[in-house]
Amino acid sequence: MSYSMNAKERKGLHSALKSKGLRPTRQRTCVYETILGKKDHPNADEILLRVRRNLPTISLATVYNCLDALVDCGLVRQVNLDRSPSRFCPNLTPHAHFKCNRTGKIHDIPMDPQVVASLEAALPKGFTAENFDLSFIGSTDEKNHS
Amino acid sequence: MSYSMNAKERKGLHSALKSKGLRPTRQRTCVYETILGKKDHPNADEILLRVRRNLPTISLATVYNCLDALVDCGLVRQVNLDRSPSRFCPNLTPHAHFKCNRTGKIHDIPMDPQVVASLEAALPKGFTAENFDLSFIGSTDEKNHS
DNA sequence: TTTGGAATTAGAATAATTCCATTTTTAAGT
DNA sequence: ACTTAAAAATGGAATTATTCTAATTCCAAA
Repeated sequence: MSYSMNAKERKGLHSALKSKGLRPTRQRTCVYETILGKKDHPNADEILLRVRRNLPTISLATVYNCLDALVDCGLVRQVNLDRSPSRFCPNLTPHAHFKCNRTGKIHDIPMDPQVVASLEAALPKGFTAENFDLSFIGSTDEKNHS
Repeated sequence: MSYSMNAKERKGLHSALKSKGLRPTRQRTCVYETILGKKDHPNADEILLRVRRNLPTISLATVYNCLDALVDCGLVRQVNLDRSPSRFCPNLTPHAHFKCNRTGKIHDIPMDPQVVASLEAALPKGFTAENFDLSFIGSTDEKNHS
Protein backbone atom coordinates (compact mmCIF):
# COMPACT_ATOMS: atom_id res chain seq x y z
CA MET A 1 0.00 0.00 0.00
CA SER A 2 1.58 3.25 -1.01
CA TYR A 3 1.19 6.71 0.33
CA SER A 4 -1.50 8.98 -1.08
CA MET A 5 -1.40 12.69 -0.70
CA ASN A 6 -4.10 14.46 1.21
CA ALA A 7 -6.06 17.31 -0.37
CA LYS A 8 -3.80 19.96 1.06
CA GLU A 9 -0.67 18.31 -0.22
CA ARG A 10 -2.19 17.82 -3.64
CA LYS A 11 -3.27 21.43 -3.80
CA GLY A 12 0.17 22.56 -2.66
CA LEU A 13 1.77 20.51 -5.40
CA HIS A 14 -0.53 21.85 -8.10
CA SER A 15 -0.20 25.47 -7.15
CA ALA A 16 3.55 25.28 -6.67
CA LEU A 17 3.95 23.74 -10.09
CA LYS A 18 1.57 26.20 -11.69
CA SER A 19 3.43 29.12 -10.19
CA LYS A 20 6.44 28.03 -12.21
CA GLY A 21 4.38 27.34 -15.31
CA LEU A 22 4.72 23.58 -14.91
CA ARG A 23 2.02 20.97 -15.24
CA PRO A 24 1.02 18.43 -12.63
CA THR A 25 1.65 15.30 -14.63
CA ARG A 26 1.09 11.79 -13.41
CA GLN A 27 4.82 11.27 -13.10
CA ARG A 28 5.48 14.41 -11.12
CA THR A 29 2.62 13.65 -8.82
CA CYS A 30 3.79 10.13 -8.24
CA VAL A 31 7.39 11.12 -7.61
CA TYR A 32 6.25 13.70 -5.11
CA GLU A 33 3.93 11.26 -3.41
CA THR A 34 6.70 8.72 -3.19
CA ILE A 35 9.07 11.15 -1.55
CA LEU A 36 6.42 12.22 0.92
CA GLY A 37 5.68 8.60 1.70
CA LYS A 38 8.93 7.77 3.40
CA LYS A 39 10.82 10.32 5.37
CA ASP A 40 14.33 9.32 4.50
CA HIS A 41 16.85 10.68 2.01
CA PRO A 42 16.73 8.53 -1.11
CA ASN A 43 18.75 9.19 -4.24
CA ALA A 44 17.38 9.12 -7.76
CA ASP A 45 17.93 5.37 -8.23
CA GLU A 46 16.12 4.53 -5.05
CA ILE A 47 13.28 6.87 -5.97
CA LEU A 48 13.02 5.18 -9.36
CA LEU A 49 12.57 1.82 -7.64
CA ARG A 50 9.89 3.11 -5.33
CA VAL A 51 8.00 5.03 -8.01
CA ARG A 52 7.96 2.00 -10.28
CA ARG A 53 5.82 0.16 -7.79
CA ASN A 54 3.02 2.47 -8.93
CA LEU A 55 4.19 3.57 -12.35
CA PRO A 56 6.15 0.59 -13.64
CA THR A 57 7.25 2.17 -16.89
CA ILE A 58 8.70 5.43 -15.65
CA SER A 59 12.27 6.02 -16.73
CA LEU A 60 15.22 7.28 -14.75
CA ALA A 61 15.46 10.34 -16.97
CA THR A 62 11.92 11.23 -16.06
CA VAL A 63 12.63 10.78 -12.39
CA TYR A 64 15.48 13.26 -12.73
CA ASN A 65 13.21 15.65 -14.63
CA CYS A 66 10.51 15.39 -12.02
CA LEU A 67 12.94 15.88 -9.18
CA ASP A 68 14.34 18.96 -10.86
CA ALA A 69 10.83 20.33 -11.27
CA LEU A 70 9.98 19.65 -7.65
CA VAL A 71 13.21 21.20 -6.42
CA ASP A 72 12.62 24.27 -8.61
CA CYS A 73 9.21 24.69 -7.03
CA GLY A 74 10.63 24.38 -3.57
CA LEU A 75 8.63 21.25 -2.81
CA VAL A 76 11.61 19.04 -2.27
CA ARG A 77 15.14 19.74 -1.13
CA GLN A 78 18.22 18.36 -2.75
CA VAL A 79 20.90 17.22 -0.34
CA ASN A 80 24.52 16.90 -1.41
CA LEU A 81 26.95 15.24 0.91
CA ASP A 82 30.51 14.17 0.17
CA ARG A 83 30.77 12.69 -3.35
CA SER A 84 27.76 10.46 -3.26
CA PRO A 85 24.76 10.90 -5.53
CA SER A 86 22.33 13.66 -4.68
CA ARG A 87 19.64 12.78 -2.23
CA PHE A 88 16.18 14.24 -1.94
CA CYS A 89 14.23 15.26 1.10
CA PRO A 90 10.56 16.18 1.52
CA ASN A 91 11.01 17.89 4.86
CA LEU A 92 10.46 21.57 4.20
CA THR A 93 10.58 22.71 7.77
CA PRO A 94 13.82 24.51 8.54
CA HIS A 95 16.29 21.83 9.33
CA ALA A 96 19.86 20.78 8.89
CA HIS A 97 21.29 17.39 8.07
CA PHE A 98 23.61 15.30 10.13
CA LYS A 99 25.56 12.44 8.65
CA CYS A 100 26.88 9.92 11.11
CA ASN A 101 30.21 8.64 9.95
CA ARG A 102 29.81 5.41 11.84
CA THR A 103 26.44 4.35 10.52
CA GLY A 104 26.25 6.43 7.35
CA LYS A 105 22.75 7.44 8.38
CA ILE A 106 21.42 10.90 7.66
CA HIS A 107 19.36 12.59 10.30
CA ASP A 108 17.19 15.67 10.06
CA ILE A 109 18.04 18.22 12.70
CA PRO A 110 15.26 20.71 13.33
CA MET A 111 16.42 24.27 13.45
CA ASP A 112 15.36 27.04 15.69
CA PRO A 113 14.06 30.05 13.72
CA GLN A 114 16.43 32.14 15.82
CA VAL A 115 19.42 30.22 14.59
CA VAL A 116 18.18 30.45 11.03
CA ALA A 117 17.82 34.19 11.44
CA SER A 118 21.35 34.49 12.79
CA LEU A 119 22.62 32.61 9.78
CA GLU A 120 20.95 34.91 7.31
CA ALA A 121 22.18 37.85 9.32
CA ALA A 122 25.72 36.57 8.88
CA LEU A 123 25.65 37.43 5.19
CA PRO A 124 27.53 40.57 4.25
CA LYS A 125 25.77 43.43 2.51
CA GLY A 126 25.15 42.70 -1.15
CA PHE A 127 24.41 39.02 -0.66
CA THR A 128 20.81 37.87 -0.69
CA ALA A 129 20.15 34.21 0.02
CA GLU A 130 17.18 32.38 -1.38
CA ASN A 131 18.16 29.25 0.33
CA PHE A 132 20.75 27.65 2.48
CA ASP A 133 22.04 24.24 3.29
CA LEU A 134 23.59 23.18 6.50
CA SER A 135 25.05 19.81 7.16
CA PHE A 136 27.09 18.29 9.91
CA ILE A 137 29.35 15.31 9.88
CA GLY A 138 30.09 13.52 13.07
CA SER A 139 28.96 10.70 15.25
CA THR A 140 25.83 9.89 17.14
CA ASP A 141 25.63 7.92 20.33
CA GLU A 142 23.88 4.57 20.64
CA LYS A 143 20.35 5.91 20.98
CA ASN A 144 20.40 7.29 17.47
CA HIS A 145 21.78 4.24 15.78
CA SER A 146 18.41 2.56 15.38
CA MET B 1 55.64 31.41 -11.59
CA SER B 2 53.82 29.13 -9.20
CA TYR B 3 53.13 29.43 -5.54
CA SER B 4 55.62 28.05 -3.02
CA MET B 5 54.66 27.29 0.53
CA ASN B 6 56.31 29.13 3.36
CA ALA B 7 58.03 27.23 6.18
CA LYS B 8 54.98 27.32 8.39
CA GLU B 9 52.70 25.93 5.73
CA ARG B 10 55.17 23.20 4.88
CA LYS B 11 55.48 22.23 8.50
CA GLY B 12 51.71 22.25 8.91
CA LEU B 13 51.36 19.94 5.95
CA HIS B 14 54.01 17.54 7.19
CA SER B 15 52.71 17.28 10.71
CA ALA B 16 49.09 17.01 9.65
CA LEU B 17 49.96 14.18 7.31
CA LYS B 18 52.15 12.46 9.85
CA SER B 19 49.39 12.62 12.45
CA LYS B 20 47.32 10.42 10.17
CA GLY B 21 50.23 8.15 9.34
CA LEU B 22 50.57 9.57 5.83
CA ARG B 23 53.73 10.57 4.03
CA PRO B 24 54.48 13.96 2.57
CA THR B 25 55.06 12.89 -0.99
CA ARG B 26 55.95 15.13 -3.87
CA GLN B 27 52.46 14.81 -5.28
CA ARG B 28 50.65 15.61 -2.06
CA THR B 29 52.88 18.58 -1.48
CA CYS B 30 52.32 19.89 -4.95
CA VAL B 31 48.56 19.43 -4.85
CA TYR B 32 48.45 21.26 -1.57
CA GLU B 33 50.66 24.03 -2.83
CA THR B 34 48.51 24.39 -5.90
CA ILE B 35 45.34 24.74 -3.89
CA LEU B 36 46.96 27.29 -1.61
CA GLY B 37 48.16 29.21 -4.62
CA LYS B 38 44.82 30.38 -5.87
CA LYS B 39 41.98 31.07 -3.53
CA ASP B 40 39.13 29.81 -5.61
CA HIS B 41 37.17 26.57 -5.58
CA PRO B 42 38.56 24.30 -8.28
CA ASN B 43 37.37 20.78 -8.93
CA ALA B 44 39.63 17.79 -9.43
CA ASP B 45 40.01 18.31 -13.18
CA GLU B 46 41.01 21.91 -12.76
CA ILE B 47 43.45 20.97 -10.02
CA LEU B 48 44.97 18.34 -12.31
CA LEU B 49 45.62 21.01 -14.95
CA ARG B 50 47.25 23.35 -12.48
CA VAL B 51 49.36 20.70 -10.80
CA ARG B 52 50.63 19.45 -14.14
CA ARG B 53 52.34 22.75 -14.72
CA ASN B 54 54.81 21.61 -12.06
CA LEU B 55 54.42 17.86 -12.14
CA PRO B 56 53.56 17.09 -15.74
CA THR B 57 53.07 13.37 -15.29
CA ILE B 58 50.72 13.28 -12.35
CA SER B 59 47.53 11.37 -12.98
CA LEU B 60 43.95 12.24 -12.16
CA ALA B 61 43.70 9.23 -9.86
CA THR B 62 46.60 10.58 -7.86
CA VAL B 63 45.00 13.99 -7.65
CA TYR B 64 41.94 12.34 -6.18
CA ASN B 65 44.09 10.37 -3.78
CA CYS B 66 45.99 13.44 -2.70
CA LEU B 67 42.82 15.45 -2.23
CA ASP B 68 41.34 12.71 -0.10
CA ALA B 69 44.47 12.64 2.01
CA LEU B 70 44.43 16.41 2.44
CA VAL B 71 40.74 16.44 3.31
CA ASP B 72 41.27 13.63 5.84
CA CYS B 73 43.97 15.67 7.50
CA GLY B 74 41.76 18.71 7.63
CA LEU B 75 44.07 20.74 5.41
CA VAL B 76 41.57 21.27 2.67
CA ARG B 77 37.79 21.39 2.63
CA GLN B 78 35.61 19.64 0.14
CA VAL B 79 32.66 21.65 -1.10
CA ASN B 80 29.62 20.01 -2.64
CA LEU B 81 27.05 22.15 -4.31
CA ASP B 82 24.14 21.01 -6.46
CA ARG B 83 25.14 18.11 -8.72
CA SER B 84 28.40 19.45 -9.97
CA PRO B 85 31.74 17.81 -9.25
CA SER B 86 33.22 18.33 -5.81
CA ARG B 87 35.26 21.44 -5.35
CA PHE B 88 38.14 22.02 -2.99
CA CYS B 89 38.94 24.96 -0.82
CA PRO B 90 42.10 25.85 1.11
CA ASN B 91 40.42 28.37 3.38
CA LEU B 92 40.38 26.82 6.82
CA THR B 93 39.06 29.78 8.69
CA PRO B 94 35.44 29.29 9.69
CA HIS B 95 33.44 30.29 6.70
CA ALA B 96 30.41 29.46 4.65
CA HIS B 97 29.98 29.39 0.90
CA PHE B 98 27.66 31.45 -1.20
CA LYS B 99 26.83 30.50 -4.74
CA CYS B 100 25.43 33.26 -6.87
CA ASN B 101 22.87 31.87 -9.25
CA ARG B 102 23.38 34.67 -11.70
CA THR B 103 27.15 34.43 -12.09
CA GLY B 104 27.77 30.90 -10.84
CA LYS B 105 30.56 32.28 -8.70
CA ILE B 106 31.29 30.86 -5.29
CA HIS B 107 32.18 33.28 -2.55
CA ASP B 108 33.66 32.59 0.87
CA ILE B 109 31.61 34.15 3.63
CA PRO B 110 33.57 34.58 6.86
CA MET B 111 31.71 33.41 9.90
CA ASP B 112 31.55 34.90 13.30
CA PRO B 113 32.68 32.42 16.00
CA GLN B 114 29.46 33.29 17.80
CA VAL B 115 27.35 32.10 14.91
CA VAL B 116 29.45 28.96 14.63
CA ALA B 117 28.91 28.32 18.31
CA SER B 118 25.16 28.77 17.96
CA LEU B 119 25.16 26.23 15.17
CA GLU B 120 26.92 23.60 17.18
CA ALA B 121 24.61 24.38 20.07
CA ALA B 122 21.68 23.62 17.81
CA LEU B 123 22.56 19.93 17.77
CA PRO B 124 20.41 17.73 19.96
CA LYS B 125 21.93 15.63 22.70
CA GLY B 126 23.67 12.56 21.34
CA PHE B 127 24.98 14.24 18.21
CA THR B 128 28.60 15.30 18.10
CA ALA B 129 29.78 17.16 15.02
CA GLU B 130 33.33 17.00 13.80
CA ASN B 131 32.61 19.32 11.02
CA PHE B 132 29.93 21.28 9.31
CA ASP B 133 29.19 22.75 5.97
CA LEU B 134 27.06 25.76 5.33
CA SER B 135 26.20 27.05 1.93
CA PHE B 136 23.85 29.66 0.62
CA ILE B 137 22.34 30.03 -2.80
CA GLY B 138 21.15 33.40 -3.92
CA SER B 139 22.19 36.47 -5.74
CA THR B 140 24.79 39.11 -5.23
CA ASP B 141 24.52 42.72 -6.23
CA GLU B 142 26.80 44.37 -8.80
CA LYS B 143 29.73 45.02 -6.51
CA ASN B 144 30.37 41.33 -6.05
CA HIS B 145 30.14 40.35 -9.67
CA SER B 146 33.75 41.17 -10.40
C1' DT C 1 71.52 -1.08 0.98
C1' DT C 2 67.81 -3.86 1.32
C1' DT C 3 63.06 -4.39 1.79
C1' DG C 4 58.16 -4.15 2.79
C1' DG C 5 54.54 -1.28 2.81
C1' DA C 6 52.78 2.95 0.95
C1' DA C 7 51.94 5.66 -2.93
C1' DT C 8 51.66 6.53 -7.84
C1' DT C 9 50.40 5.38 -12.35
C1' DA C 10 47.56 4.44 -16.65
C1' DG C 11 43.86 2.75 -18.11
C1' DA C 12 39.74 0.16 -17.52
C1' DA C 13 35.47 -0.05 -15.09
C1' DT C 14 31.63 1.78 -12.82
C1' DA C 15 28.21 4.97 -11.58
C1' DA C 16 25.68 9.30 -11.90
C1' DT C 17 23.74 12.40 -14.69
C1' DT C 18 22.53 14.55 -19.04
C1' DC C 19 21.36 14.57 -23.80
C1' DC C 20 18.72 13.50 -27.88
C1' DA C 21 15.32 12.12 -31.08
C1' DT C 22 10.86 10.29 -30.91
C1' DT C 23 6.39 9.50 -29.01
C1' DT C 24 2.85 10.62 -25.78
C1' DT C 25 0.27 13.69 -22.97
C1' DT C 26 -1.79 17.81 -21.70
C1' DA C 27 -4.28 22.32 -21.61
C1' DA C 28 -6.68 25.43 -24.21
C1' DG C 29 -9.49 26.72 -27.75
C1' DT C 30 -13.14 25.30 -31.04
C1' DA D 1 -15.73 15.84 -27.74
C1' DC D 2 -11.97 17.29 -31.43
C1' DT D 3 -7.78 19.71 -32.75
C1' DT D 4 -3.52 21.34 -31.96
C1' DA D 5 0.73 23.17 -30.32
C1' DA D 6 3.63 23.04 -26.60
C1' DA D 7 5.30 20.45 -22.77
C1' DA D 8 6.65 16.28 -20.90
C1' DA D 9 8.01 11.44 -20.96
C1' DT D 10 10.60 7.84 -22.91
C1' DG D 11 14.66 4.65 -23.95
C1' DG D 12 18.90 4.49 -24.99
C1' DA D 13 23.14 6.52 -26.08
C1' DA D 14 26.56 9.72 -24.55
C1' DT D 15 29.08 12.14 -21.28
C1' DT D 16 31.21 12.98 -17.02
C1' DA D 17 32.88 12.10 -12.39
C1' DT D 18 34.86 9.01 -9.66
C1' DT D 19 36.73 4.55 -8.25
C1' DC D 20 39.15 0.38 -9.04
C1' DT D 21 42.96 -2.59 -10.41
C1' DA D 22 47.17 -4.47 -11.30
C1' DA D 23 51.71 -3.21 -12.17
C1' DT D 24 55.46 -0.24 -11.01
C1' DT D 25 58.03 3.12 -8.21
C1' DC D 26 59.25 5.27 -4.07
C1' DC D 27 60.47 5.92 0.65
C1' DA D 28 61.58 5.15 5.64
C1' DA D 29 63.29 2.20 8.74
C1' DA D 30 66.24 -1.67 9.86
